[in-house]
Amino acid sequence: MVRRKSFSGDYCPSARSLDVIGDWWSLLIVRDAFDGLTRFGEFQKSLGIAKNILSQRLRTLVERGILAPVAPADGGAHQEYHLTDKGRDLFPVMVALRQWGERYLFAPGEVHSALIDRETGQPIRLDIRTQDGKPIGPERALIVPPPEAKD
Amino acid sequence: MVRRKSFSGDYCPSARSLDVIGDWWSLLIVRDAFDGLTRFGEFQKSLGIAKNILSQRLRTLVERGILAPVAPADGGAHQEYHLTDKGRDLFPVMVALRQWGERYLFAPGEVHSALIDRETGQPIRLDIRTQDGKPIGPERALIVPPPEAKD
DNA sequence: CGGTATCCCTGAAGATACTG
DNA sequence: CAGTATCTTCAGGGATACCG
Repeated sequence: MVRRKSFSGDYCPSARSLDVIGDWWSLLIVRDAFDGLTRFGEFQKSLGIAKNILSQRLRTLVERGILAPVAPADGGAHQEYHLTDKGRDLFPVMVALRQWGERYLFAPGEVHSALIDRETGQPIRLDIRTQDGKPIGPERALIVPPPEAKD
Repeated sequence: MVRRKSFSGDYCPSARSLDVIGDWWSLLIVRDAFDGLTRFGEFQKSLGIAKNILSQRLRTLVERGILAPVAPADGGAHQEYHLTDKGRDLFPVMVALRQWGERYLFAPGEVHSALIDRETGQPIRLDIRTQDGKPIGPERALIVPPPEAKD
């Protein structure tokens, strides 16, 4: 988990992302934030995480600009944690993980939570396309290294 | 990182996914597999991972049906590891991670590897839509718990 | 080259107690 | 309720040596 000095993935955006949000708890906290949770106690109750760990995770998520500490609207004393734009842009990651999990990690008929469009009630899906809108699969994808480095 | 007995995320597909592929090395191996790497030594060289760890990771990826061990086409003695359909379906996860990393984890002008359509050379993007094809943002998304459980 | 077998060590996570 | 401070434990991972 700890990033070593340097390796061939330094210029790979996926690797960097994993370095930043590639740990279990952080993504789960983000998931809960998408679900509308904002307070320390809410996260703790939802995740069953130790308080010191939660505290530390929240701090690094704030440091990394994924969550922002905000004062509650009702003027209360407690702290709230809201997703920033950067955090909200993790939405596709969450959807992709969810979609894969739904497909492969549940037995037929086994229940699971669902992600829907709150306006239409329809399930939310995601797909990959080229810029002109054509759907595309992994077989057509190619990772090209940057000019003066190898990926 | 280790999954505890039970918690509120049991019925959340995202949480299950993270439980299966939520560790740093596994996703990086999968990324390399998308990049066309198949052999033990290739992964090791690319990742700089210790051999015993790589061995163990490959084994669990095989156990989980993400990679499959196959004999090389040239009849050679070495083992190869290929993505299964299940593994290939992690493509959106990789693309989502990559896209987020490109956007937030690189300084302006800093080089990084790119993911392109090998047929057209165009960048590959991903987006989220409802089933009738309308693009949609996180603000419209809603996680609904399964009937008899809370997410 | 493609692993397996050991040993060791660090750091991430839990439990618990305490504070404002 | 929202944390901080300690202490301890334990498993993930590195290094190294060895094997077919």
